[in-house]
Amino acid sequence: MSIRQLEKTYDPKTVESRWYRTWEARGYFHASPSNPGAPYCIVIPPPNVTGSLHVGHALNHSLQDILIRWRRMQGRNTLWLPGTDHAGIATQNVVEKQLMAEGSSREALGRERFIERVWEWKAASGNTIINQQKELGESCDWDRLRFTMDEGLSKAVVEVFVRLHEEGLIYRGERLINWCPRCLTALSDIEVEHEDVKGKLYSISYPLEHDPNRALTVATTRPETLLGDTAVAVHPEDPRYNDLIGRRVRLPLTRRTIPIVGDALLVDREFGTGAVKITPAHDFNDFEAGERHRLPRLAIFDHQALLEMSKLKAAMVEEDLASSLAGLPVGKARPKIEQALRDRGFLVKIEDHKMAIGKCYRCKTIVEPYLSPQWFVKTKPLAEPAIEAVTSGRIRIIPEGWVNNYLGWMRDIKDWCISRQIWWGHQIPAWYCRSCNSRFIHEESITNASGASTTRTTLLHGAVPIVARSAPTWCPVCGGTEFLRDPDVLDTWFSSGLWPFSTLGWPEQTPELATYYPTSTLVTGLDILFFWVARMIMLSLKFMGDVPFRDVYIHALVRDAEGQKMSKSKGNVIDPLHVMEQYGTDALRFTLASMASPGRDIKLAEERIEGYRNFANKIWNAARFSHLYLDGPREERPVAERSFPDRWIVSRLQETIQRVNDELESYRFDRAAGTLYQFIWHEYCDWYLELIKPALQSGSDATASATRQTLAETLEVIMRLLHPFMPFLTEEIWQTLPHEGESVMIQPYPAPDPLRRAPEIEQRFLLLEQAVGLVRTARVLLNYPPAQPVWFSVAHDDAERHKQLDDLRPHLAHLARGTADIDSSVMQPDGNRLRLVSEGLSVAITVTGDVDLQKALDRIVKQEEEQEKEMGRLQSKLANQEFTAKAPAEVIADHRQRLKSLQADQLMLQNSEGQLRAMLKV
RNA sequence: GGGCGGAUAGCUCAGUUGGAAGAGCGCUGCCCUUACAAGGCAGAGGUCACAGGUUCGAUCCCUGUUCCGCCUACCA
Repeated sequence: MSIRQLEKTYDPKTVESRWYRTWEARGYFHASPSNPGAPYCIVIPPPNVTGSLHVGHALNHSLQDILIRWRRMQGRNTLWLPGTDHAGIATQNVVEKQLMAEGSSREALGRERFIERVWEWKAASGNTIINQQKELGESCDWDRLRFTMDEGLSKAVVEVFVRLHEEGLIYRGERLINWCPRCLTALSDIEVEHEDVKGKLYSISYPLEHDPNRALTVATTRPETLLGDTAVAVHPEDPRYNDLIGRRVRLPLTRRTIPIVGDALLVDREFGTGAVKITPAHDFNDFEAGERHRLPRLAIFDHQALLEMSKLKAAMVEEDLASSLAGLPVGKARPKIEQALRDRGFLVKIEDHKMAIGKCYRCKTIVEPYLSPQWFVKTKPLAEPAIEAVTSGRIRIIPEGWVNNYLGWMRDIKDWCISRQIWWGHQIPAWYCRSCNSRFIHEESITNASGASTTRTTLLHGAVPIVARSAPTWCPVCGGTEFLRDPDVLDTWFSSGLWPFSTLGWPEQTPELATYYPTSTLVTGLDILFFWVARMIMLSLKFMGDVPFRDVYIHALVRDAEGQKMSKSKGNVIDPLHVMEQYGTDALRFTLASMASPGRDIKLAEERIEGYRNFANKIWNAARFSHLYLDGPREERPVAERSFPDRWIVSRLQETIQRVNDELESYRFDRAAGTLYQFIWHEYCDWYLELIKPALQSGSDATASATRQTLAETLEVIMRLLHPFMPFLTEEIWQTLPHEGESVMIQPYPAPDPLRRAPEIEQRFLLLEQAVGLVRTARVLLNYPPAQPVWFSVAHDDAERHKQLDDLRPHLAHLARGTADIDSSVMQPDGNRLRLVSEGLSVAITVTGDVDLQKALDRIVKQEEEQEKEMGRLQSKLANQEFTAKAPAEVIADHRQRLKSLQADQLMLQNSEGQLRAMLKV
């Protein structure tokens, strides 16, 4: 097929699916430990299995594919390992919503049936994102696709859990944890998003017991929790109150009295009144203070954040108040409490107060500190090696700016709550002997609205688990044979924390593990640095004894054109699939790569993508152009014997090869893409292809055949160089060019060859570019249409340059469209020629016909003014004695040279001005 | 509250040892010149946020201020 017959515009659609299928069918993506080359491995950050590709994935995956294709072409044994994450809460929420729409619920279905239902949903929708990844061109080894709940990965999860438990690094305990009252599960600290809100600060008076005339005033943002207060704290060294420590206050709205304790950690004497209420069951600080003073923990609301009658009774809340509060959600109870306090005269004042509230990162419901038994990972011992791995440089974080972020979090790490009270996920491998733990196992039958009844099992604090790789058959304590498995599942990030080694076969010692671990690079967004990256580092060091990856490249977040976070509710989401459909996949990939500057978020606007769509089209047409001439004979010559344009483009291509490789080496995708864009469009297309047209059109002489060879050769190299960024376009074009091998994606990546650089040729090109530019400017000044030939002469102050101009004359004439003389007489005044001068180079263009001389004059006068300003600046600088005394000699020389050149230009411009004025009078 | 990043052309952003301010898009003018009008050529447009300091010289280094953004946090 000849490209010549193809459309004038590049049509990505017909090209993309065809090549992807071919690559995949030929097994190019498949990696094997026995393949030659040094291993290069990336594990993909597993997207949610039921998700679909959003623009954040598109960025993340494009960058990885660029690295992978680049390294593969470099001859590395390259593995890009794909997979998906079961995404516990997120997926469960999706399926629950579906059930709700059907009028059902997970409780109605029961646990087993519900989990089956999620697997069905996974089977139905799990391939969506995989197929979308293929549309993006991702060269993953799909034979090694993993899922966090695969058999192998589940085995790894159990193994890690059991071993950590054996070492005492996993424990079960009753703690105050973050609880989502909608998802009905515990969350880890980092699963809580903080949001600043305008709240109120309530000052409430607590009267002293036996002393109605004195009272302690406490301040709180959550007056409803006062019902669960079990003490009031003051600073032990606060002279206002320390005599009261040990006495008691009456707790408003209840029939209880509570002690006054001294606590220097909890109380800031400067804040509020200096007295703090303590509610150990509903506040993290208070919980710890409660531990210090051995205070009882009185919860007043339940797992749905509803006030509960039995609890209110236990807290000895006034009966009538209790009955009006029971069943209310926390938010609704607050105004009632406020009113009750006001009625009884306890409310001192209410002030505005800005505060942060925590929300569930999955459903945005306000989370509550909630007291319950949970499983935790003791993280301090795991964090120490994880800190060392980064400070020692065994793991590089790029850009470096995030290192402190990472270290700060690691050094201040809290224990990790890993149990979740949901059903979808890895169920915790812990069992409870029913006879030993009968006191701690609560089972109640629940009949829901639809009449179905299920059993709700609650494991109370104090139950003793048996942690094992599989269900125990008898109890070592009492010999019992009936067990209850812990109903909780693990935090979804627990399994993804094992990703770099579990996907390679661990705990088996596989060849894959031996070859590809540690992996090479992790490409990820900042948003999961703590969720995922930190945990992988800790767990990998623990279980593999080595880092999980050498480099962590952290890229930016993609925002919309206004810099807003993209979200479905805002309606500002850019759908990558839509963009790919409209502009082509390569255009999207190239856009994302160009915008991936470190340390800055990406504001993605569609116009940018359109610009790179045009770039793809430009390349397409460069290829079409080449094919107009490639059929003729081609003659390979040593570079040194080729024509000036050929030697120039070969040299420029070398520089480009060098720079693209260097930039990729340092993860500067933006600069690598920019280099390619600049070279291909503005050097290869704008100059080289224009320069060689006369030679190509001259037919079949030796110069023409040599030029054809260079044309084919450079285009072929460019396709290889560009392939990681624009895989589809480059493959399509490469296949039409003279080449060896069956696909560009498995060809060697261009490597720099210093011998092909030609600095003196590049220098000469700059002279040509300058001369052509001057003629074109003059042409515009005189309003000559581009097609109209012009007569002009050029000269240079410098004898050597002047001689070079002579060699460049044919190119100059061609590019400037006209007849060129290289003529020193240009320096002399002449009645009908307009002279322009720039840095020693003079151009005189013959004025014929009707031209707007006034316009030309205006422009020249303006240019003169600008030059004058600059000369003034330079002169005063050089006159500055301190400058000339202290500045480096070469800087001074530079400035002198520049000034001299400007002065010469100025003279010539004045000359031109004079000529123009003279012509105008005629 | 603490930490980090940003502020450069109308817009989005480069600018890495301090020494003549750059790109893309947009805009203006002229061109359908047989690869490409999704194009070509030539242009306009900037006190490099503000105020100090170091220096012969600062977009770049230091200090402070203002405005954005992010991360983090138990100040009730």
